[in-house]
Amino acid sequence: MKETAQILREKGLKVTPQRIAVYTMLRNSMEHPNAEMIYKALEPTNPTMSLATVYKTLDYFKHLGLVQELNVGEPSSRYDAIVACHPHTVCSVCGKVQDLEMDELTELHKKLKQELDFEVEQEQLILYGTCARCRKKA
Amino acid sequence: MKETAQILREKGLKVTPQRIAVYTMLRNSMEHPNAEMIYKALEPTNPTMSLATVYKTLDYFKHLGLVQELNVGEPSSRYDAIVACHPHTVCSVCGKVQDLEMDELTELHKKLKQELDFEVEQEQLILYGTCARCRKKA
DNA sequence: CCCCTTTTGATAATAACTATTCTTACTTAA
DNA sequence: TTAAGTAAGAATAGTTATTATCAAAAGGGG
Repeated sequence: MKETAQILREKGLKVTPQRIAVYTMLRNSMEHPNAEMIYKALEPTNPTMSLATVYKTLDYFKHLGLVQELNVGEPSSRYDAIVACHPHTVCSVCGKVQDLEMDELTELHKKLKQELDFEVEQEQLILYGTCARCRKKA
Repeated sequence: MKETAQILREKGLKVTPQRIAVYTMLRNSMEHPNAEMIYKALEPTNPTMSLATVYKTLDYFKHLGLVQELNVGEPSSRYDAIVACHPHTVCSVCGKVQDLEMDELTELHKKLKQELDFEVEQEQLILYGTCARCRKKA
């Protein structure tokens, strides 16, 4: 995996320990954390970092296309370091947000973009339901 | 169109002027309003209605499947009286939220649901971009 | 038409995020 | 190498959307 500092530099961002910490954490995480979760996760290693910095950092990253923001119906936004368009599932039992591989869908979307009188820049497909694990438990 | 009061009764809700007002407004609106917009729209005809009532009413409606809540990346939720699953477009210039007719997509989704190890209850597809009107202006 | 339960309106409280302000840290230029 | 200027961070105050609380009013079955 490409070095985090290198990526930040290429985006024209000043490289700071806080930014490295947030971006590295997001790249290594599968849980699509929100700002609070990122803050808590980094607290042990970066005890002086402020929650406001997490918010500002995520906002920079979002505008530079380093992360995407997800609205999954919770009060707080979640973040994903995989910026390519891909669908997500949200389990209404355990709350887990997961990535979904779905090339078919991506292909269809591309075709539809051309047919629509609407120029698509970004899209979000979210499936709400019950994940395999929670279904087995029930 | 079926009478609003009748629909509320069938859902087991007490029929109140406030609920009739909110649901009728939503059924006649194409703009996918948020709570504040509904409140403002109803102010002239229902001057004593409280914003809290709008929020509570929308919450009831949502749980009973009378409306669906949309998260389009704005701080406040929007609401749609068309509860059947359908995609939405969000124009990043004028902010307009519109319904999208897209049977192809709905069909594909049905097929995909069966292949997934995830039981889909609800889904949201949101396309962000620039609408036809705003594109012409530019 | 009355009583019981729900709903409403007013407003306080909360949660998530944003703005502000002061301090610290790079970075360039003499 | 250092002084100056700009950018970033920490702490915290402020804002906004939403939820909770509670007394008063209103629906609706009997």
